[in-house]
Amino acid sequence: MSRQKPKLARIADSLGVSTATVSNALSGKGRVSPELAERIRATAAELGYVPSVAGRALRTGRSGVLGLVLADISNPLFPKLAQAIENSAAKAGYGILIADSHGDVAAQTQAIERLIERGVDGMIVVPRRGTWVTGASCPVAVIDSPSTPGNTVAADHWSGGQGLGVHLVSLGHAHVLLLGNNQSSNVQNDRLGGVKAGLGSARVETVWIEKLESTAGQGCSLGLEEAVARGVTAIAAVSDLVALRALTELQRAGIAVPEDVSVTGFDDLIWSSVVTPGLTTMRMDVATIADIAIAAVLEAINQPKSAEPRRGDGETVTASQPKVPMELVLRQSTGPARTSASHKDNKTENLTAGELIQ
Amino acid sequence: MSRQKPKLARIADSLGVSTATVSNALSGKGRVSPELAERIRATAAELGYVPSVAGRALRTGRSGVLGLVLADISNPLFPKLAQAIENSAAKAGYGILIADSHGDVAAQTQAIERLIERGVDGMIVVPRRGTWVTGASCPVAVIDSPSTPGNTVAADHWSGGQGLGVHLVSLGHAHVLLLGNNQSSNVQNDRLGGVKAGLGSARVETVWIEKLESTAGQGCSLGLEEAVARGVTAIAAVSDLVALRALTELQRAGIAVPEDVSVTGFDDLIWSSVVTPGLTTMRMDVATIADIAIAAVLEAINQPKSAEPRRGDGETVTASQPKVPMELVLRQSTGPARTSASHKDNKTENLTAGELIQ
DNA sequence: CGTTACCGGTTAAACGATTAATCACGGCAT
DNA sequence: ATGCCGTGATTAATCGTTTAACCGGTAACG
Repeated sequence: MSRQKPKLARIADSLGVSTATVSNALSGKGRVSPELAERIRATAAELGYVPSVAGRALRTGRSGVLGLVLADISNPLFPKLAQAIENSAAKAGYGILIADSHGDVAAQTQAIERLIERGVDGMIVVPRRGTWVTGASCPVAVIDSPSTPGNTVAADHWSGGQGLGVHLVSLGHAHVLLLGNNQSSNVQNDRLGGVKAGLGSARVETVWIEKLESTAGQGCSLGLEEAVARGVTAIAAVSDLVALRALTELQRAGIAVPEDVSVTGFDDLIWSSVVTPGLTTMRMDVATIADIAIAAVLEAINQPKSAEPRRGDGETVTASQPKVPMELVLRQSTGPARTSASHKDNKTENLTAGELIQ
Repeated sequence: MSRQKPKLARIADSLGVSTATVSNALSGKGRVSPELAERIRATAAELGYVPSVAGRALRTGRSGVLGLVLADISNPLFPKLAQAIENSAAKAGYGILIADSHGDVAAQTQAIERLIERGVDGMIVVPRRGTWVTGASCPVAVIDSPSTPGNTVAADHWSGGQGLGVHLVSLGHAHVLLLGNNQSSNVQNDRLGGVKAGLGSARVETVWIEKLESTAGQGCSLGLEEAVARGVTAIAAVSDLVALRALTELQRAGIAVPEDVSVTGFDDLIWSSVVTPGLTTMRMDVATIADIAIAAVLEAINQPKSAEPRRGDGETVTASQPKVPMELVLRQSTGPARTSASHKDNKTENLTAGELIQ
């Protein structure tokens, strides 16, 4: 409880040395005798010295802050992601400034603009499908999907999907309905493509919800009851939100999950574990993804200016490990494929003997 | 695409004036002749001048950044809230630095500490139940519940609950089950208290999930089937997440919503509109809440230092309008109370005539 | 006519940290 | 004895903006 905020000068003349020496001692950069350095550190701690970010930023040109740009901050995956990123950044001594582009490109550009004006040293961008990152004047890491050009790091959505596919096959499912939202999303294509690959020779149908809703209206039925009647025994959704929609639509129609039909999702969102039945899903390792993204940006920031003539910042950085494996979370929404007889209303009784056995 | 980042000096001697004049012209503070001011603004815009936050921060002691502290960033309400706060802040020219205390008090204190070190001008805190804000050295706005001491602004949870209560009564419900998570949460108590008040003379039972789970185990059944058998015709959950859990548990048990039992939630979270049936819920006006919170903090920041001897910062600020009304969102999960006869498995047939009529 | 007030600016001093350049000085080789 | 070098510390410039103080000149005012 000394006077005021102690600055570098106070601790300096408290020891009778110059501010430069104090600065050097605390940052460990210049040449300071070990014992003096120790004394300086001690009194700094004692006085409760806290360096002024503003002063440092002004001199060094680094703010110690990274921007996090979310295409859609209301995406339910955002909490986990933001938490992970904030965590990784904090470990590296960086702060996270958030910016929301409400899913639209102009707003995203504006948001990036604001971040730049705020002097961020780098950015993490989670773009919306199609959206692209206009040249910012600082290193940018992009988290989208490995198949997106310019992507820095992301979950291995394709392999994750494949994992779900083989899981369903191992349960005997041979006729699966894939539920996607938007066909132009790289992530969604990767996920469903992976599922399809994992399913091997199983029969597959795909429904794109946005396309369906554009004709049948927002919040329309997904026609799952009819699909089940057609013989579908499993539904693989592109996200837990879609899976939840499917689950409730099925239950409302009196179709039992997983006895009549299995349901899988993606992301292990917060509700996946509390619904009945619990949702089998494919979780992404956000912590690792965040670590890699942050590391990549920081590396670019600390690059010795690249010695090039062009002020070649603004490039999207690359990471050593661009794809991070996903993890299968088994819950109760998946089970053995029903044989036709076990479907309570026997709409599927006219199957062949072979199909019955399978 | 001039040379480099234009600073004040460049535009100053580009016009043959002093930097002070430029500064005054751009900020509109000092005395500058209108036409010169206009010329200055013009060339500033032309050169693409962007003020250096670092320089300004160093000089003024203001960073132009607010901290947002979430008790639990993985709370599904967070996206909406963060979006609203970021929006309000951006409108006022402020940035939002996020900090996550993983629900635990020590981490929250640490997070606040980090924000202070980063030089935030103020903070918005959404505390977890019980958690309290240790004296930070800047204005703090708290968003929790009107009944929490020190609260700045929040949704009127009690009145919201009351609204749900009267809604249920108007549908003829006379026996309602209340679902809460944790009895020590102000918000949850307010919500359920309001519901109870709105229900008037109806019969009410309350289940606190965390207490139940502490004995029956994580993810246990909530005993809703039995409750319905006992004559419960409506379930009011303290949040949409709980409502979702209830909805799926009911559907899984073959109980139809809303024919057999109505379900209500709180918050209008993202999934409330996509599940079947859509969830009737009570939405909080996060945009208004964010606006008020930000305004309150900014007012405190721009206070003329209060002229007091003590450096009396660190106080939680107060707002002119501490409670913001909530809005009822009607969907399909609520309907007229069933008469006993309409419950498909007639477990309730041994009721009195009077109860049957009601 | 002397004093004051205003007007449209300029000067220069901060803000707090970093860092290149410099300096004092004892040891060492030439 | 002279020149050189390494060590440990200091000096002073610098980052870009804000703002209190100042200034010459003119108009208003008593």
